[in-house]
Amino acid sequence: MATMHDVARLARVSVSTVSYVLTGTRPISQATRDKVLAAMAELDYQPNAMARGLASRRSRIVGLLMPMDERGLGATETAFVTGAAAAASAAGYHLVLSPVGVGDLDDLRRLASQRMLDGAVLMEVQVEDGRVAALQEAGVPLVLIGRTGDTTGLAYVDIDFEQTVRQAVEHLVGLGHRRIVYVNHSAATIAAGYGPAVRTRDAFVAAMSGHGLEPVMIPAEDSAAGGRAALTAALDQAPDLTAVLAMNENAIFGILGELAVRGLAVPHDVSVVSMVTSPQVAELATPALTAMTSPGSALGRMAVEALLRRLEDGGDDDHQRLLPCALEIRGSTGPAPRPTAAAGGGDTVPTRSGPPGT
Amino acid sequence: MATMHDVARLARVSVSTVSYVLTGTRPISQATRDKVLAAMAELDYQPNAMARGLASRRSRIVGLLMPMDERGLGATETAFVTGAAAAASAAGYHLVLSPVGVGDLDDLRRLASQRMLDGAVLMEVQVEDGRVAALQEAGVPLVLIGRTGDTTGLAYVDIDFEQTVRQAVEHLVGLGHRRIVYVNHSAATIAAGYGPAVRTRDAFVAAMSGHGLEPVMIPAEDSAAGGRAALTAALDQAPDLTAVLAMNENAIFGILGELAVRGLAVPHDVSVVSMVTSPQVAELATPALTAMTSPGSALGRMAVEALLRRLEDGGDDDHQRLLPCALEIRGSTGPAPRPTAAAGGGDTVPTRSGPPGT
DNA sequence: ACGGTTAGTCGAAACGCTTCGACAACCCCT
DNA sequence: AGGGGTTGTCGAAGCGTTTCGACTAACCGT
Repeated sequence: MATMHDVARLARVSVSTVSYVLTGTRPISQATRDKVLAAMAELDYQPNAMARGLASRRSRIVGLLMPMDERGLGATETAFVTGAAAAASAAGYHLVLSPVGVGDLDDLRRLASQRMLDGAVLMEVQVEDGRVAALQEAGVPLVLIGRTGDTTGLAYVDIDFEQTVRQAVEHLVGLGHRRIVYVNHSAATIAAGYGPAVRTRDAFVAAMSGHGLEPVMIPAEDSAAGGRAALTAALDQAPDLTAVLAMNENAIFGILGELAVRGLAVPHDVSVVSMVTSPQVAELATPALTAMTSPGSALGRMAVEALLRRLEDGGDDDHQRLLPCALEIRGSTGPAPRPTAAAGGGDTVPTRSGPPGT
Repeated sequence: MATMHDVARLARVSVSTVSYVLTGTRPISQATRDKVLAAMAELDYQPNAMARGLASRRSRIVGLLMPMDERGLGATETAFVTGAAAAASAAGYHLVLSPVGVGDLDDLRRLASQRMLDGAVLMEVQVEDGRVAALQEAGVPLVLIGRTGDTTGLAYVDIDFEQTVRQAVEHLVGLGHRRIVYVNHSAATIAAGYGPAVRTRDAFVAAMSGHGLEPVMIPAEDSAAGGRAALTAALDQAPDLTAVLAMNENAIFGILGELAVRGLAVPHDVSVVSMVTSPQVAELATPALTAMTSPGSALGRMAVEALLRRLEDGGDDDHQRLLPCALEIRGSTGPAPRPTAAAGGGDTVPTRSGPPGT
């Protein structure tokens, strides 16, 4: 493994000159630069990351901290990662993904104090997230994907849930739906203050009220069974529902299954919109789901770019940016089954059309 | 940020003594050790990772290299990651996930030559995988999850596809199924030599032949549409099929959708087994899928443990280990619809029972 | 013709740790 | 009593960079 000394010797210059060629911190004549670059090429020189990090006190590593639960990473999260990795790599940084859960704060603290990370991007931020404080105490610059409750002085990028929900509701209302049920994450998740769950809830209430409609909301466990239960509850509470808006990517398959069991055809009897869903998942269903596609890769890129800007400029540029999901219409939404004669809502299950199936 | 010097001064010992307390490379008296530990606690000392890495020429970082395509990480891959991370963390190593695709070999080479990784675990190994050579040239010890074509001198852990397929086939045959179709990954993937696709194909042929049955195999694109097309092709080729064995986690939802469209009930008319599938995904379907659950977290743990053993002992312990998937019976398999009167296979579509729907 | 910049280069001192050689002190055999 | 091990500690020499201060030479305006 060639070192800088070897390069310097071969190029007949001093070590510091080689360093200046590499870092560009001081002017170097073209002739010298060429000699040095030639020597580096000949020796297949690669700077030693540890030595560089020690001397410069900057590792050129940024961490992407994502809690990994057993559910796995959806395509949405993966898009974050690839977007972030691309941005980091383009800037000459390494992006390391660290599966630190919200639980192992000590692990995180250790990681941070070891000066191995120049900065960090946090995924899956909770409204009360100990990781934020831990990193701030350790002096690690950070950018969130998502938001904590109090965002003052914090840099973040997040999905614009408000606009996303509004757009989804408008799509359904535009198709004539008046009785729309929102299937959120579980009650526990909402109570825990999980940002997307809380914010979409509020946004749904606002959007429905804006249309003069009553917001019906049902929580659901993150599973197919949870989805089935939620749909049952939804039909209890609003037997005349014609559309379901679901935040819960796991529950949605249960919802679809239960609809099929009850002989309700999608989208003929009930329209379904899936929120913050990747095209890949949307296509798994039959018919493919109309969904609000999350701007995953853009979010990842923006987060890393904001972080690097703050690292290089040292500026406390409080970057706060929201991106809405894009409405992608597929086969699961259609016109409301019948003109909403009485918006008050009937108390009997209306006659449904057609045979079961799909 | 306290350094070792500070600790040494406070404890009234030399710097090297502090180091020995930390690394245990030389005996230290209990009294001294206590003094040093007390000083470390008081100063909230954390060793500087860069300095340690530079001096010891070992970063205590192992990389988990996983190509991240847009499909995202399934629960199976996520289990690899969590298993690996847990094992690394238990041994005092950091696991960094690097989303290096098979494409950016130069990126990988750079990463490797920068001496930032003590070793690497490769996921999603191709039969011809340039990353293996790149890492070997850079002198980075590695362990594969999956296998290349030629595994001599390579350490790996992998799924025992042979046994997994055999067990799945036995389950179906035990239920009376004789006409079983295997839906593999796409033809292109198989042609590219993707290990799981190739190995399951061979294993399926062997298992079916072992039972005196004809192996019918259909490739499918990794999407719901691919699954639908595959089922259509399967019914063309084997109209009397009573069971589908699917390797393709994405296609399986298309298969189920198409079965429903055709009015074939699962498991009444057709049994479905999903291979190398996580419980989470299996539960998404209605009915939940009987599946061969991959030993993801165990594989990840074993891979890291093998890697660390090789790092610490320096031993060229050619760790090669296979783990089968576990059969988990859920609702998608049942007895074959009718006794296989003539195993030769009919040439007309037999009458199917019952109404459509789940 | 002369001080004042600026461009280009060098040597040496960090950076915070590990590790090697040395050495004192002690213990155990014979 | 003297040699051979251990045990426990220290000082110093790296590890491969970056970065600071210093120096030379060329160039500027006056």
